[in-house]
Amino acid sequence: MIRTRFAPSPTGYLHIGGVRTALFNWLLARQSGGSFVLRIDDTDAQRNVSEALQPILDGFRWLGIDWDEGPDVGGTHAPYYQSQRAESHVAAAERLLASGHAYRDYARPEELQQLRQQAERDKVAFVYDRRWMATDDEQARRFEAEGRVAVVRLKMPRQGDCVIDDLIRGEVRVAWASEQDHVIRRADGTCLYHLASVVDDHDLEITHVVRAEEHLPNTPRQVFILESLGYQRPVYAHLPYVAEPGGTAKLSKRKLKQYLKNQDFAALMRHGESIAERANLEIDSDTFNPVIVDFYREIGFLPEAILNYLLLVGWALDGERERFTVDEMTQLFSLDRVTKSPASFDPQKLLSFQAERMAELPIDERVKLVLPFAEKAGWVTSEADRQRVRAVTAAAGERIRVAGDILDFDFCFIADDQLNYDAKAFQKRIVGASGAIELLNGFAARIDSIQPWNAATTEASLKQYCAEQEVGIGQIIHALRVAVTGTAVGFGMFDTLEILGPAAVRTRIAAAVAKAQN
RNA sequence: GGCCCGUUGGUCUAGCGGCAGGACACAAGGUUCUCAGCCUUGCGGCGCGGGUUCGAUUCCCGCACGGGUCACCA
Repeated sequence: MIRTRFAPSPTGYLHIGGVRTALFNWLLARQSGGSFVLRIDDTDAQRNVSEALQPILDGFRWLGIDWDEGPDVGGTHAPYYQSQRAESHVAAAERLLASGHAYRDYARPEELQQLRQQAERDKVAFVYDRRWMATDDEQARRFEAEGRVAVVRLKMPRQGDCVIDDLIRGEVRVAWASEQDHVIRRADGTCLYHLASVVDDHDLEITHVVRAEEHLPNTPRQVFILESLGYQRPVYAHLPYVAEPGGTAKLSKRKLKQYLKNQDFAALMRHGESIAERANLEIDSDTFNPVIVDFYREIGFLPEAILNYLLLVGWALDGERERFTVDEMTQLFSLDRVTKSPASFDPQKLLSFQAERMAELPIDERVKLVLPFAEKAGWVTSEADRQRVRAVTAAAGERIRVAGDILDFDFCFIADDQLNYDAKAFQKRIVGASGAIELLNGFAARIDSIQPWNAATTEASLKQYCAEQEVGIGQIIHALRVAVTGTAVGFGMFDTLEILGPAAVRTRIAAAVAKAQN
């Protein structure tokens, strides 16, 4: 029975790289009928754990990554907050002390600091000579009489190698001598991550530790702890990290500014900001960026698109197939096809997955996704408005890549006198196009005769008008588009006319003609 | 700096000793009332040096480069 876990610290946001790691863990559990556990690594005494945790849980829920055990859902191995398991950590530290795998160390921080600096000056690797190690109670009392307080340190081996069998990297061999006597328990009695992590993984019966490769250098000390405690080793798999756009360094939330120099990343960011602005979203400037999952939810991405994209960051089935539903990825994922090298985050490819998924959604689904954005923009106050949103969504088709893109079609919703004209297009298609104004007026004169008013009838009427005037349809259609939408680009002209209705079309043509003659 | 990991077009990747393939992006053409889309075509890659071999992107060694990590953080 496979049991995997994802163990976030409550930081207030869900990082895209973390999602990838969680996804792989989740897939592994789901495909084998095992369990996926969410454990909260909050040993670093945070103040608002629940507040900082909420965005993470919300993010996973939105993505559809559910957990069998963990916060909110509980489980047979509760509690799932590392801070609430402190007793177990302390007991483990005591056992390590008793078995001689750890020792009480009375060094003062500044003394250690000095030794480290000395080693650096001498250009030798720092190895603590354990000079403040208490070998017995009496010595401990002597140190304590000097006002010293003890931390608990691992008494690491200084001979031989630690061999880690990694499912992704193969055999990794590290000399024990290159390891430090890591502190596992602070002077205040609380325990540190490495101890806590190993003990919790054991207590939660985690079978597969699948995590980012930055943890690989931590593994020997964890192996030492768990073997000293007599635990069985989990299977290890260290994933390559998700790298920054166009680079090879680890993707980090802190380097947003730097990523904005990357064109594709900047384009995604602008895309998001423009949606947020037009939908009057209350965004948290701290988490509204493409490194954080919230960003995608806010602007209307589909969870499946994100999961599919992330699946392919560091994993490939055969190098050909790239599209997977969640069920398919659950069935087909395997750790032995995980890549060894870091993969850089590619905003364009993510968007292309998103666009594809969005395009194949039934219209009802798309309307459901798009509607909240139209509502936030203040466009929807009646059933007629809702129908119009639907009509625009259908007409826009694949132009709506993320749900928030509905906002591109504001010309269908705003009052006629609020229309903004693209100056360049207006100049080129109306002012500067000979005969454009006459043609617009001529078509406007026929509006009343078009009944019923829809895409087919407006098209027939306009074509007939063009034939009578002996002009190509292109002669009028560009001018008409600018006149009624304000821009030179958009979806089909006749869909546009149908949606706007005869009154708006007449008013807008008149306004454009007046403006052009001014 | 020590230790560890990695290196196939701009990006994600396939490749398990025999003509380096796919996807995104990019470019050109076609289609449409514009845009998007779609179709066709194109551009572009095995970090370097040795070795083994008839033959190396593939196996071995070295180097270079990139990255991760070295806390009383997680």
